[in-house]
Order: sequence, then structure tokens, then C-alpha cells
Amino acid sequence: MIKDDISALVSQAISAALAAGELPELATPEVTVEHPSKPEHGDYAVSVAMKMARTARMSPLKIAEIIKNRLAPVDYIAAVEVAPPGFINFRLSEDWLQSQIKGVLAQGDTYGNVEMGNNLRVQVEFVSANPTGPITIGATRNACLGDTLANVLLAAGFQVEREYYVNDAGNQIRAWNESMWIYYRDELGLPVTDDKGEPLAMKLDEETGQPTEAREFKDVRYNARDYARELIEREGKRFLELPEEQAKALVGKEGVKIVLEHNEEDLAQLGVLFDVWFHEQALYDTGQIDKAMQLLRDGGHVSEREGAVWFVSSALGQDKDNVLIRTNGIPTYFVSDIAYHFNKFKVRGFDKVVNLWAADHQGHIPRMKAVMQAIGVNPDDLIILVYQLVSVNGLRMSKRNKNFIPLREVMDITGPDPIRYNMVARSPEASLDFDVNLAIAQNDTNPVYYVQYSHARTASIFKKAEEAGITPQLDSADLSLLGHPSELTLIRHLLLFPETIQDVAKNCIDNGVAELQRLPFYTLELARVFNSFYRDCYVLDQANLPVSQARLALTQATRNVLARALTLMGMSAPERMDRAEQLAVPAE
RNA sequence: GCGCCCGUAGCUCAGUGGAUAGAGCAACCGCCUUCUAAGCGGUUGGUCGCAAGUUCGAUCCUUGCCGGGCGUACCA
Repeated sequence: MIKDDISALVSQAISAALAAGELPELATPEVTVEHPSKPEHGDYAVSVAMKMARTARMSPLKIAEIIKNRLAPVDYIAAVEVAPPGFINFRLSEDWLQSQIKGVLAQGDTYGNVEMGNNLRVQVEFVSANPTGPITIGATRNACLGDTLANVLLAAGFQVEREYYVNDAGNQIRAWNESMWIYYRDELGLPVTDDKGEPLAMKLDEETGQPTEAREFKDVRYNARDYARELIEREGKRFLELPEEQAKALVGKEGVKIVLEHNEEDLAQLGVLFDVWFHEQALYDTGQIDKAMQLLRDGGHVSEREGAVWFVSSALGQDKDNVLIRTNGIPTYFVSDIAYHFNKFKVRGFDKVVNLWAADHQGHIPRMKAVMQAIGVNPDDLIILVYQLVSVNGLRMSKRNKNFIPLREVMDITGPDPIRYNMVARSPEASLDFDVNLAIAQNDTNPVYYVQYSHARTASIFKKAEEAGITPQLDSADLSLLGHPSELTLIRHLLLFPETIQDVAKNCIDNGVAELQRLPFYTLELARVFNSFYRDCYVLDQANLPVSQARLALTQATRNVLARALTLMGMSAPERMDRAEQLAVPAE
């Protein structure tokens, strides 16, 4: 990567200057290379001279001059300029830029890959939405971020495994089983009772469409009715023949199966596929919960008081201890999470584990980091990425707010692409107010189509070339003919692609930051630059076939990168896009 | 109260310890007898929440304040 090369180049120049006594003795600062915002400042810039000025007691300009004179000449740099107040600017050579197209073409759909992961095994666990309802818009953000991240890590040379953790044990499943049972009976016309054994009339609230009396039932899952109905369609009323407790558990379990079936299908349509669906219940069934508890006990991390069993996280630098086993003898969610992570690291042996959590789970992070210490895992190997919550129309999504939006509802209108794009186009750190109208707007107000349209343009040029009888000869094209500023700008942007992937992967693994928005922004910018090229440089010129061939090569390279970028985001790269009839936007 | 995140153009949001802070949308003005006008060019629009500090240099780092979101469970 040129950026790293320049950094090394400058470091060597500084060392040489030090050795020659041109600079006073001082520790060489880290040389960071940036892209100047203005093209006239070149392609790369370093500001190291200004950072050295103070300790060196010399003017930054003078230091910059010294460094510049000590730079070893390299073929890819055409010019080095020192600019006030002390920048050293590097300009790439045109020859070199032009020659890079060959490499882009040769690498095809592997262009953008970087060697960074050393085949380390990384597990990315994401979505992991409770199996008690459809995939919501909130979980969709998780799905899009997680899948895109997994794609990027794969491109960065990691071995990646995608996993969905199914919370099919514990308290909420008990509540789910109750809910399923209520609705199963109600749908079959049988009486149902509340917590206290009083009969429940399952009338629907006219405004919310929710059962009025069931609200009194603690933690009832309203959407269980839909799944109960489906269960009856599939299995009829055969569960009634079983003893109640057994029937309840079984109806709940079958309900979870139905939920997961639908959710897997929805996610697949979104382009999100998992290698492993890991069930929490398996941790109980295989004794791993007990094993994890024993491990903590052996490590001296457990104490009993107030009738409960605690994880002594305060001894590991946390604010307070956490309950493992409640007074009533039932383990908390924390226990299965400990066992689950023990399983990830110690049983399955992942080198790195990435968890993608919504911000409302953020408080759980320090506990899990403490657990890593307790089970002898480097806490840095557990990377917990947090994204802020999704709201709809400014409100937190819930059925009570009447703004509950399942993924399915939006995807049926738009298909997956606009969802994938818009979900990663925002920094995970920023909360996202989902704009339904924008998401479903199939017109030029939606940047997603701008990007795809640009790809379609590249494809279209090749179709036209065929019609015009121009056979692309990409390998033998004379790339030195690409001297137009728009052509050179386009080449420069193509070369930023691997850099972008490297940055995103590195910031994830090393700093625990998921800056996935850089992908859509990069792609948008590339599309813009391509469209300028398209305007300025007519590709298919019968009167000048050598130029046509060179431009076809550049177009093909652009096409590769646009397609790859779209693929990384889980989107399609259409060969053509016809102006669709504008879809009516549903009223609020 | 404490912890995490956010506050940048009318709206939705990028961005960086540096050289004149950007994009999309909206608004306005232009451009289809050559590769798709889902496009291109241009104009308007900013005290980067407020204040102090660190620095040669702060929108970026620190502190305080204001405003918003989330958390602070023997829920998950």
C-alpha cells in the first residue's frame, strides 16, 4: 500500500538526516500519511516536520526541506513539494497511475483484498435477535452492519465465521411459552386465564390491535398470536392431548422453530447468511453451563451472599459484583453468556471474537471483559462493537408506539439493496432515525440508485462497444493515453479501495471501532468520479480506437471496483437499470 | 447522580490535530440529434451546541456547561 510505503520512505529519510547530523538528536515521531483535501496539494501529505519543529528547535519548513532532500527516489512519486507551514506533499506519477489499471484488471474480483488477517480465525456474532418475533428494523441494522463487517474482514485476510446466537433458554422463553399457550388455546376457541387464574377475555383494543386484558399478563408477547395461528395450521390441536406443562413447553418450542424459520428466510433475502445458528439451550443440555460455573469457582471468582451466587467482578476492577444464580436458584442470562464465550474461545478456539451489540446492551461490556480475565482470555480478543439504536419517526420502535416495522414489510416494497446501503451509510455511533419514505423511494433522492446506476453505466458501455463492433482488448490497451484529469482522478480513486478496506478492518480489530460507513461513502465518491469521467471522456470513439481501448480498460477497472464494493455491502451490481415507474409513497 | 454515544448547511449525515470544513436531498439557474438525464455543470446555504484550556495550529484533544439518546436489574 502506497500510504505505508510513503510512511516508510519518510522515516528512512529522517533517519538518514539524523545520521548525517542534519537534524538534532530526537526520537523519530510516527509518520502519518494523509490525503490532502485539495488536489493541488498532491496525493499524499505528511506533517511530520511540524510535529518535530518544537523538539528540534528548527523551523518546520527547514526540517521539511531536509527530509525532502533525503528521500530516496521511487518510481511512483513524480514530485515532492514542501509547502508552508511545513507540509511535505507527494504527487504520484502519471505513468505509475496509468500502469496500475493492469493490476486492478488482473485481480478482478479479488482487487481490494489486503493481507492483514494472517488467516486468524474470527467469529462475527451478530443479529442474535430473540426468537420471539420477526426481524425488526432495529435488528436489520445489526444484520447489515455485521454482514458487511464480516465481508470486509474476509477481504482483509481473516477466516470468518458468521454466527447467530439463539436465546432459546431462560426467562423470556418462559414468558414466550406462556404467550404461545395463551394464544394457541384462544385461537382454538378455548378459555385462557391470567397469572391469577382469572379468565382472560381476548378482546382486541381497537386502536392498537392488541389484546386488552392480556396487557395485565406479565411479559406477554403479543405477536405470539401470529405464530400460534401458524402452528395450528401446521400441527392442529394435537398438543392439547398432552399434560399442560409439557404441552406449554412444546408449543413454545415449536413456536420458536417457526419464528426462526421466517427470520432465517428474511435474513437470507437480505443477503445475510449464517454459518452457525448456536442455541443457548445447548449450553445447558451439554453441561457447559456447569463447566463454566465450575471454572469460575475454581478461579476464586465466585461468592455466595444474600442467598444468591455472585461473580466477584469487583475484584477484577469492575464497579460491582454481578449475580450468577438468583435467590430462586435460576441462573441469570449472564451465566449462559459466560459459558457461551468460554465455548467460543476455549472450546472452538477462535482467535478473535466480534460481537455486535445495540447500545442498550452497552452496560454489559465491562462485565464481559472481566469474564475474559476470569477465564484466561485476553480481553482485547473479544471485540464488542456497539451501534446506536434505531428509531422510527423519532420514536423508539415498539408495538405500543404503533411504529413497529418488521424488515419484511419494507423489503417487500424495496428489495434488499436500499436497506443494505442505507443501514451502513451512517456511522454506527450515530443513532438512526429510519426514514421509511426514503428507504422505499425508488428515485434519485435515494443515493443507493446513484451508485447502482453508475455500475449499470459501465456495463452499458461494453454493450454499446459490442454493438459498435469495438472488441475490447483490455490487456493490450495503451494506458499511457489516459492523461485527462478526469481519467487520472478516476484511477486515483480506484487505488483508494484497498486502503479503505484495510482501514476498516484494522480499526475494527485493533481499536474496536466499526467505521463501515466508509464503504458506502467511498462507493458514492467513486460513482461521482466515474460520472465525471463519463462526461469528459467519451469512451467509444471510432475515430480514435487506441484511446477507446484505454478508456474501456479504465471503465472495466471501475466496473470491477464498483461491483466489489457493492458486493461487500451485500448489494447487487445491476447490468442495467431502467427508469422504473415511480412507486407511490404510502401516506403516513 | 454516574457511565457510554450524539450535537457540523433548511433536512439526513460524512470528515480531519493542519493548508479555503464536505456529500446527498431540498431550493434556484443551465445542459438530452453521440456511450442510459436514476446523469452533468453552476448558485444559494456554516460562529462545526456554548465557554475556557492544551498546542506553532482545535470543528477534532482536555475540562465545565447546555440539549438529545441509551444504560445504570436477582430482564435479556
